[in-house]
Amino acid sequence: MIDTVKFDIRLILTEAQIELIPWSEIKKTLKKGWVTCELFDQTDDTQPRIVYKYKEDNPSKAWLKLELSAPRYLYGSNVYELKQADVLPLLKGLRRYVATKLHIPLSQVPRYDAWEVEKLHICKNFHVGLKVQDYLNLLSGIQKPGGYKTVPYSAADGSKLESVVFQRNKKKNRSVHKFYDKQAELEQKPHYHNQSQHQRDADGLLRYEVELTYDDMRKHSPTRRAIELLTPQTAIAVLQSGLKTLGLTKPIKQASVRSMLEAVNRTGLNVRTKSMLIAFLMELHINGRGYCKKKYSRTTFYDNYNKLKEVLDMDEIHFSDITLPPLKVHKDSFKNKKSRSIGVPAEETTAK
DNA sequence: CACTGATGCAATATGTGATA
DNA sequence: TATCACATATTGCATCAGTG
Repeated sequence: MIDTVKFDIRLILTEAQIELIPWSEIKKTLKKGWVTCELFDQTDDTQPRIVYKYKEDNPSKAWLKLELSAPRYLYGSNVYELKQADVLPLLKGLRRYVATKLHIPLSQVPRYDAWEVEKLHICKNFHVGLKVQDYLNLLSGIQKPGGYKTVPYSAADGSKLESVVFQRNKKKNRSVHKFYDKQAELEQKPHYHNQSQHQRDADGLLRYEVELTYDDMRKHSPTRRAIELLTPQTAIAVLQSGLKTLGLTKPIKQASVRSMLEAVNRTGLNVRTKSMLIAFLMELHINGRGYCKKKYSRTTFYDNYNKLKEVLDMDEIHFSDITLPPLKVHKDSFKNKKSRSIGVPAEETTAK
């Protein structure tokens, strides 16, 4: 559900308190007189990182940031997904964590209802078994609408795809949707405590991760409250709409050209219409979407494209040699306390 | 008759630049 | 940093004239 999260906490320390805290690192910006104090554990990146920033000549101008990977902190690895039932205890625990680490009374730390969220990564693990590569292959050929670039990353030896990233990197409006082979990612990080256990649990996991923009967050909570954003509702809405724009929520059942062709011919449309759709389908397959948009008039393109979507029952038209189940987020995901990580694909849940 | 292509309208998302 | 106004792009929908 949630991986990385960064909280903005309105906490002001006295100068005496600042003195007493064993900061890991203190940096000063010479120009404007800002002091940045950081507190983290270099040997253990499952621990949250605290950053306190204040103005040197006016220590009441200050803010505190708390950043962590929730599942790594709670479960030791983000192979496992944060569950709804763990959210409030986590927030309470973090409040105590801050008080303890900073050696201040708990009452001085604002309650978590007042915390704002500055950074939020929502994620979902799909258990797709041996088909991780097939999904990544399919994804690497998809264009996400809205000015996203598709960037595939291959393993060092060049053999297999490890991740596909859809990113929009314009100024303030940075937005990233990332898919990757969870197991391959873990292999690159050698120093985990329970490395082999996590590795086994990551087998066959396709991970989907969305980095929210400020605007995304504000859509779900105008003031970016932690308690409103760290919920399954928000997570599921974000994941579903992301998957939908990529066209992955419907079964990718007839993605092969042959089966698409058969599907068109099975319809009750007249021969001429079928021929038209098939011609369009072939050009889409061979020359791509951009080519078709240019070749046909605006109206004709969308008429044909939408007709095909309807006939094939797909969100977007994708081509793949093998049959892939849809990626869907069940509305009860993240609820169950016990089962840890794995979402079940291939089943219709919220259509209608 | 079935389709193409041109046009206009509207809703939506995104990009930009100025501003407090 | 956040916000507002304004421009621009995308998409869907309706209409209409033309074509083989």
